[in-house]
Amino acid sequence: MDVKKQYQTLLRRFGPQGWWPIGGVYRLRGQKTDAELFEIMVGAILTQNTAWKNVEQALGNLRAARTLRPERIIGMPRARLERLIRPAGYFRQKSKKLKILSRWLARSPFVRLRVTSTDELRRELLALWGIGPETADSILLYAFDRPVFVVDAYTLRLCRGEGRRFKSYDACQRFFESHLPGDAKLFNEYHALIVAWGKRYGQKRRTTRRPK
DNA sequence: AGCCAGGACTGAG
DNA sequence: CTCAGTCATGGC
Repeated sequence: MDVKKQYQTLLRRFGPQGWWPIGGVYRLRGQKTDAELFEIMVGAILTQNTAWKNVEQALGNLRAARTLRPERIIGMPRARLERLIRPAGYFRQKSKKLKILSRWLARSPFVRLRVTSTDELRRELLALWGIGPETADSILLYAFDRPVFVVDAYTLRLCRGEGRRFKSYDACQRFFESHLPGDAKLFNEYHALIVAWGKRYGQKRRTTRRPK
């Protein structure tokens, strides 16, 4: 398939998707502040297998409590953190993940992360408990504006449709990255468009539902 | 009234 | 390495 043409087709069909909103507002260009970077990372974790609508509520709670900062997350009792992020589901796992992320950031200042190579940054993110390939790549792309193609279940489904050559995350990612210019803005919109497409037509789950 | 969402981890085969 | 089970709330 011609991924460039597919992108244009998706863009015509669904229009710009407006990922990733910061404070409820989509900000595509402009230098991101430390606070904005952190909000995107927190959102990336909270949205794991969770509708963005629910994540907005959790982020709103954290923001209202003025606790959307690594130091505050670290110093907060687990019960309180869990209560704030409850709308996003999986609150026990995610509270643990947020604390681990925050501790890592506390000893890795943003000024260092901004100039760390993409490969090294990806390794460090993946080393954290609770951050897998998709979350790591989402952070690299949507927070740090690195040209990394984010693969999700819908993307894998697209890849499998192509002669089942790309069954793994990495293979699927390499396919897209090798057929597109390394443009973070392009990857940003492309991934969001694939999700939009998947919601409409893609069965994410194989739903091997058998009639009883 | 069920499904399932902008996944990752664990344990078993 | 593949695969099922687990985690949890809220929208449609």
